[in-house]
Amino acid sequence: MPELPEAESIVRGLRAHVVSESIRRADVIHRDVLRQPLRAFTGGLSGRSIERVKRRGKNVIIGLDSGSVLAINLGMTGNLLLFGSAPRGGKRPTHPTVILRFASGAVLFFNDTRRFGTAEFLQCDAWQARSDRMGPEPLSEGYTAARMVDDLSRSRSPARSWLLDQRKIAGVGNIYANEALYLAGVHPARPANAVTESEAVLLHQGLRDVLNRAIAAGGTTLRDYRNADGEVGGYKIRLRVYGREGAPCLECGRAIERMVLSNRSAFFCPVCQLAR
DNA sequence: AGTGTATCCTGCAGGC
DNA sequence: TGCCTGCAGGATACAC
Repeated sequence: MPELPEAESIVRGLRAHVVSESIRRADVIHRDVLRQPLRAFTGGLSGRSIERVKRRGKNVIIGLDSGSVLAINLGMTGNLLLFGSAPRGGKRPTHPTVILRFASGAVLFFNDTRRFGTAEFLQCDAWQARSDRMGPEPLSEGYTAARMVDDLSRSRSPARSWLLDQRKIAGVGNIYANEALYLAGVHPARPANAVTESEAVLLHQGLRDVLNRAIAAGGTTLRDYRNADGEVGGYKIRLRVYGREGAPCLECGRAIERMVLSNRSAFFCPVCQLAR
């Protein structure tokens, strides 16, 4: 599933092509991705034109001329695929859930195999309220190491769980959470408030580095992520711990271990990442 | 406050 | 080849 870098790559690709497009109609293939009645969704979108495309955390936000937005959470397997005209045959996305048809003839597919993603038409204040409940953007200017130190000190959650909590920090998913903890030398189960200040500085830097590098390369494709043009992510750096259980740590050679925290895998080097 | 569990879905890899 | 199990980039509700 897409995390922040993948959502950012999608946003950049879309922005170049759909701003000022007018939505002729919205077709909903699978209603279970909606969080509101069908007509509130389709009625809100039809006839609107797109003024901007933004990202907030892992969400793609399509700003409309009415001041309202189409908010898309990509879930585990969601992506947005844009075509200049209706695709036929083998080019047609395999798991369309919502299809936006533009006045120009271009077509945008919200494709989502597992349908854990969501699509929502929201008035601007409703979206704002939602956004306000999310934590800071890790790549924003204002997100300093000092802010991260302070926020970490307020929680006893394991550091990996803390990083995944969108209310604490926005856009971090399981891949980059694990990678950043490795770079900081912090064990995933370490309580957030037991992360030292110097470690938090490394975590802040490591997180921003790994996110920036992934964005620069157009995202990471593990299984099914594609950008708006249907291309795989080019993030070629070897993941250092994620998915590497049993493989040697690139620093010390010890086998990478896997543990489960809050029902999700965490990967770490038992030597390089200190539990306390 | 924080955790484990279950749930929503489909697909794929690996073991037999 | 087929069947079965476990696992997957997310998020939420629940009981404890």
